[in-house]
Amino acid sequence: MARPREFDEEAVLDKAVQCFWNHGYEATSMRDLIDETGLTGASLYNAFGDKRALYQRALDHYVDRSVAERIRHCENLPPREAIGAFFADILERSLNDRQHKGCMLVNAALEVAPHDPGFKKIVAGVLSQIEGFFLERLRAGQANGSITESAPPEILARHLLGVLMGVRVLARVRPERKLLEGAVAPALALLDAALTT
Amino acid sequence: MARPREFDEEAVLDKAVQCFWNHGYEATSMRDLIDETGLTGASLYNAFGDKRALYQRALDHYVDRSVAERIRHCENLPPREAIGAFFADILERSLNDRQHKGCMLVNAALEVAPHDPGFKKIVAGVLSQIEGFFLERLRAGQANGSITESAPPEILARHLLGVLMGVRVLARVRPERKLLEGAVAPALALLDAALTT
DNA sequence: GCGATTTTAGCACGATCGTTCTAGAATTAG
DNA sequence: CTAATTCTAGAACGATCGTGCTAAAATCGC
Repeated sequence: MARPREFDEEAVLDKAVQCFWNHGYEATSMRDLIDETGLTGASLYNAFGDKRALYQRALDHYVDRSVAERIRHCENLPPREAIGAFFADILERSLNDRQHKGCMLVNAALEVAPHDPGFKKIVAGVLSQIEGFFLERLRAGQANGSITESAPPEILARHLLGVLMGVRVLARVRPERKLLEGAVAPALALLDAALTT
Repeated sequence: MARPREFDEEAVLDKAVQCFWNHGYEATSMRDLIDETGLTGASLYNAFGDKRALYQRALDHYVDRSVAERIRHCENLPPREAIGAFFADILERSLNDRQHKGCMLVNAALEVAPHDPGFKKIVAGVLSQIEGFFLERLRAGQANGSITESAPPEILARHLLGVLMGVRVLARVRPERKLLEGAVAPALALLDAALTT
């Protein structure tokens, strides 16, 4: 056998996420990644392959740490609260994001997905996952009467996904609480509408 | 005096828009622009300055041709129809966008605006313009009874802006009619809600 | 015609890109 | 011990980047 790895793969991925999240894919150079992670180019290439492969690992890492984690946290809440908490978390994170990095997944959706079928599939899959979370909670909420049945859950789920993407874009250019809350509020109010019918 | 320009500035900007819109700012090289526009590097630099300045001119050109033009077309329609037509146009364009280029303004919002205060100001300004269009038509619609007064027009305008951004993101990754229509429909339905009160 | 300026085509600069390689030191299993 | 593998630091590859330059041909007002 041989000398074992001296670095922590998770820690390296954290650093890589930081780079790619901050500056995007194209604007992050391998030298940036080498400097930030602290290990050498040879080690990076040996452990992760080329830049594209490293980005993919970093994106996976981010999705698992941020998106999937948020879903895991919210999907055990009561239906209406789950959706409310989801957006409340997004809003607070967006407003506390001093560098306005936004969401790495949304950034990937616009920078790398359009020109790379592989990434497009990955991003589309995660979006479907989020849509699936909304759909499941909406159905449960309509079943127990906490969410309006004035619209099919499939439509509402698509709407919520759209609003979510919109907030992520607005937050990067005009990170104003009024604007983001205003964008979300009608979507949430809609869930409570006409519950008396 | 001297020899006059042989190229049409508008036509060159059209080509530049095409390049930047297709591949983004970073991934478009000056050589791409030289090949696409057909004129030489010296002429390009002489007429437009450096790459960043050319991108700014191209973005201005795009906004005037696409965003502002759509607003000009819709702001003379009756309030409710104006907003409906605005989103109908966005939807059709997004679904007919075979290369999934999306909206150059939204692309700029995520690629160049975050790292360039100048561009951030420009993009934020255009977003405010769109928000202003929504707001004006919403107020007119609430005044003549064609749009619900169940929510303040400022909130509804922010919501519509958010949904618009969301559709533009979704369209680049999952350009499915059902998804985009589902994202928009509840927002439009909300405008007609509770008109009987 | 003269002088000014823009045109053309393309070479060349220095910098940076992603990637590979060299060469030796370090650490492990057998 | 030996053999195998990964580590380190950094040089070096060819390609491409944005930008500036040269030098000649073209077109205008005077």
